[in-house]
Amino acid sequence: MEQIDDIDLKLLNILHDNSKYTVKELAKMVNLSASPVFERIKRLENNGYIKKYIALLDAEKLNRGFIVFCNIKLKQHDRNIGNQFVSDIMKIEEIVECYNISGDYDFLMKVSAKDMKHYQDFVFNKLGSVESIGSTQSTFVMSEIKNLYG
Amino acid sequence: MEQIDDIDLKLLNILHDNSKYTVKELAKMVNLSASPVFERIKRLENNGYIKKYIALLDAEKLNRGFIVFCNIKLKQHDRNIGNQFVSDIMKIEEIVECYNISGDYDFLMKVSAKDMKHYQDFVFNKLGSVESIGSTQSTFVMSEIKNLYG
DNA sequence: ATATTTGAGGAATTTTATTCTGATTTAAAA
DNA sequence: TTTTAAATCAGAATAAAATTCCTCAAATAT
Repeated sequence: MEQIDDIDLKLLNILHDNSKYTVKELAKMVNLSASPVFERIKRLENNGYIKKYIALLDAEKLNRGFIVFCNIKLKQHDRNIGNQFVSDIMKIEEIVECYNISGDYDFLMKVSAKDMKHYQDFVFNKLGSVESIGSTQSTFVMSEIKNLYG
Repeated sequence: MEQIDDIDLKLLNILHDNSKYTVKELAKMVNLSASPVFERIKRLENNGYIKKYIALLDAEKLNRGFIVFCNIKLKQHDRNIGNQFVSDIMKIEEIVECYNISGDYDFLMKVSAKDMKHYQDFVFNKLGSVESIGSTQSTFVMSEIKNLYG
């Protein structure tokens, strides 16, 4: 595995916050010319340090500003139930993140809905039809304080 | 507030997953020529539907693959304590997300560390010096199942 | 001390973004 | 239904950026 230096790290941090800088602009920020910066970025992409480039959208404008963290317990803890659960939640668009966790619950999901009404509908109709789920517990987000990806 | 149509929505969904497509490629995907697609994207940016463009990095490679959800209770619930807490957590790099939530705890934070040792150091030395915190409860991520941003 | 490798700078080239023009469609008004 | 105005489109032209290529200097190994 190749090593990265301080300049690579600086480029990664800049691009993580804003990937629209031109190579020329980045070059100025790290005190190099365009071509080495271009090559460094390509190397970071090819070596997997940069996974992808995405656009961040305004959840509120797209009617997805109501955020809920939903804890899940499975009915049983065998492999089939677990695989079925994973397969089911992958298809549900309101679930934007899902983690297998330690503690009282098995999974923690971040759910993105338009409002409480939409969330209620999501719990009844979408989660309600996932057979593997034993119980759920919802924690509502009142405000977002910090988000390095938002 | 301007309305967006199905083509705008399709562009947003594509760019949310991969912002590196060229305008020409996007044009082919939505059956338009380059110029209207270019104009649509500029309009979506200017109207705030697209907030920013970022690079997603590999947490594991950057020694940040150990994820913990950390629940926080404040000592007291007055405005000064709350503001102090927000101001403090903003400066701590391991905290990548933080939400004010309903329920037993006041805040839910997503923490990104190298490993358990690093997390322990984070809890003792960084959270430990945040005066406003009353108690914490850690939930460890064993595996990431789904992440539309990752 | 010399050869080899690595990484830099700058020019040249290719590709892409961006602008502009005119045609067509759509929506509203008469 | 016809007319008018406003959007929206396609395609060409231009500007800017990405990408490649070559040469050179510095660091490292022989």
